[in-house]
Amino acid sequence: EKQPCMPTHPQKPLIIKTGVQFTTKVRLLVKLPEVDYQLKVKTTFDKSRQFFILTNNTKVMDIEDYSNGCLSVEFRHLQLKEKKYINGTKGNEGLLSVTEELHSLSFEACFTVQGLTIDLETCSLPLVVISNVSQLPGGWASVMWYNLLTDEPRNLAFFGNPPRATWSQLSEVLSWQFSTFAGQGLNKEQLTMLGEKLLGKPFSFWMWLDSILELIKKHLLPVWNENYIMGFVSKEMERTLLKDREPGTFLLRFSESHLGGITFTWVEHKDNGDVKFNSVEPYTKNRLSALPFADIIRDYKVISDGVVPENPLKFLYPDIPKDEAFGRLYNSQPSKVHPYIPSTLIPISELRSNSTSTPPSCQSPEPPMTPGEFDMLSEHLCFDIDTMAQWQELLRL
Amino acid sequence: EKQPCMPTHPQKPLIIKTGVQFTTKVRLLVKLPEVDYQLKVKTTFDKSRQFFILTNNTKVMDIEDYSNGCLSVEFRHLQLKEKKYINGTKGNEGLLSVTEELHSLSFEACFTVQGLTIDLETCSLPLVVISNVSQLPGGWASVMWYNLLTDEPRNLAFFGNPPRATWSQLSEVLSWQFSTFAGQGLNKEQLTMLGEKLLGKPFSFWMWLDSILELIKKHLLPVWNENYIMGFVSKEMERTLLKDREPGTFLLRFSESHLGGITFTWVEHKDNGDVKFNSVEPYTKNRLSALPFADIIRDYKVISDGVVPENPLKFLYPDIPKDEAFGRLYNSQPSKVHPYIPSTLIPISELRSNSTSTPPSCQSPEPPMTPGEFDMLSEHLCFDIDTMAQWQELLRL
DNA sequence: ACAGTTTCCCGTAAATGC
DNA sequence: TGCATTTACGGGAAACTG
Repeated sequence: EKQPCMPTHPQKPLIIKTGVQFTTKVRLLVKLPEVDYQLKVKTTFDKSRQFFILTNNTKVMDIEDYSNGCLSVEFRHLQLKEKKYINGTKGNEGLLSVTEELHSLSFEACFTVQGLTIDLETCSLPLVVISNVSQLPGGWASVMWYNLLTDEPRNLAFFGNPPRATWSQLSEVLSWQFSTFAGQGLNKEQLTMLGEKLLGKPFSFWMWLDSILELIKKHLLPVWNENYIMGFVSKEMERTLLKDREPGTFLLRFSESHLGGITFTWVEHKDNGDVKFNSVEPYTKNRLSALPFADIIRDYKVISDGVVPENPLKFLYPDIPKDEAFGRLYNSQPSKVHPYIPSTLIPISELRSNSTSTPPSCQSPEPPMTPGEFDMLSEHLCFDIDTMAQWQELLRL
Repeated sequence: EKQPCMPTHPQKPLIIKTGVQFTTKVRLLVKLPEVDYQLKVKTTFDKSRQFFILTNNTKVMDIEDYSNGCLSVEFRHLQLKEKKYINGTKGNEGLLSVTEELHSLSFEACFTVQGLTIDLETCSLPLVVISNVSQLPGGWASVMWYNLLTDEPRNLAFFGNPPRATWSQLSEVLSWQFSTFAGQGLNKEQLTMLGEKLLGKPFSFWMWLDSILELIKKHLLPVWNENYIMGFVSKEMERTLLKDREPGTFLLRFSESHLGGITFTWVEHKDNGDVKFNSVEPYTKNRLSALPFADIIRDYKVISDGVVPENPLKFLYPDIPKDEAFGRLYNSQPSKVHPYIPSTLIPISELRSNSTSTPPSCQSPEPPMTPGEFDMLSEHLCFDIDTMAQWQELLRL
């Protein structure tokens, strides 16, 4: 009857941060007979725990300008605040973590027509309330999990006993996320690689994923959208792919052991015929904000024992000459601050041939995986018919 | 009778940012006869413009635990908010900029002793209210100017017609600021050099000064405190100092044309006997947070036409071997992320001998200077007796 | 002592007001 | 329209609280 939606954090709907403004909209889907009175709607937050709406929450419905004459009302500048209880009762819950506690907004209206009093009431999809952006990955994981696995409009107890997802369901959401955040989704190979990573477990899988999404959004967008970042290759796969390639062939992947890092691995042929693989220490947002990634690739140099430094990166896997791939993305940055000599940072690895710092052979850091409700899913199924379009619909982006 | 103080921003007292908590304390300096009633103090903000105290502002005085039994009370978590007038009247003022508008807190108490009713009232030193940290430099300049030039406890109209400062007064505050913020104040030469810069006028002198203080505090502390940063040399002075020195002698100074930048200038002897001076493009917080300044000095390289890169920095002026000066400050950072090859950013300047990018001879960017109430002071006087101690007292740090 | 959670607030970006 | 000022809020860190 009404259709609530819930943007707050751009691109991550259904998550509300306390103290930060959000917007919601209600539409009346039935067409009423001409009425000459005002239809007031009141928005309230669920009673389940300790939050309330700080700002004005009542508003009059209005005819939508742009569409079919439906009545609708948009609440802006709503803000959630935590109730402070004097005694220690913290509402209910407590068993689940904050990011798994589901809430909802309710909308009420009441009108009288032809002597008949009608109460209208509806509510939003389940929401997650957080107090700091650091909780966003967890919250977002919950929102996705819920909408992936149930069609119930309001099962706030969902995470009391969350169902399992199949790999095909999950992989779809994963790809959808990348395409939403960055434009370019995940291809079949990348999904498979990601799936294989889901089995390890240092930090939460979602945390790790989010750190990658953020890194892409802020520092790797063009490179990602050119599809140049393989991203989730395992060490073994990496070797398999690179070993028969031209020396200097490299590929790009995200760090498995560090949050929000990207590295490149290149292949090198030793004089004795051995093949050697090198991965550079991952670049994180800190360094990337001082030097764009494409420039890092252009300028990267290795110095061995004081010899003239050389850039070991020649071909992007499988065989695209580096400058052909990245040429357009370089920042031609000889900055013109006139009295000064232009200077730039360049990324360097210094190698001593006295072995010590050569990379070890195979001991790859373990891949990440989520704890909590996500320790399931190893069954690989084939493709469902759900499309990303459905997802977008569901979350009302 | 009472003694108010006013920290908010650490190290910058007497500046209050709206929406940010601050603390104030009132002490009763006269000793009362034993009383068995409570002495309530109320804090109010001046009526002059559009601010009020958001939080609870009444509190009971208490005997100070640590001292001579004085009554005192400390208000914590006070917060200022702007009044919103429905019509456009914005209080008074409007002629001065926000950072030159002076305000004050008042403290009132009332008690009865032996049938005699006594009203007590006092107020703080003039305060500046800002709404964003970007206004901090301006506000701080006002606070300093006021306390430097008047002893009046509460002349809120001070900036209606601000008096001029002598150079000796000003230079003292300048040095005091550096010592407060960074530990190491300014020596006579640095002060003289700073004074000479006061004559130009791109952006506000105080803005520029603040950007330098921040840079020091966040990225240059050890180097500054070793007294290795000359800081404020003019281009001419720089040449005079360096020209007879060993090739590779360098000095460190702040950028005059860019906010919050530091650069080094080194001297070079050409084959034909000419002396050449080079200044690197200034490093700002962005790059410094990716690479500490000492490491920049250690690793800086110049590549000329593809020749083996060389670090042109040999001696810190006058003649301290670079590693001797900076050795302790280097970050030995071969990070041990095991499967990876350690990598670092290194600062490089690339020179083509085809002239185009060689630094021009003498056209130095103009030095900064403050507009507004500070366009005065060219008279150089000799030293007053005011000490920094007095300053600290005055501003109650 | 500690982990999960919230609060605090700088600093950038955007919005607002004049 | 542009400048001065305020608001918004992400993000790192400190404070809180069972």
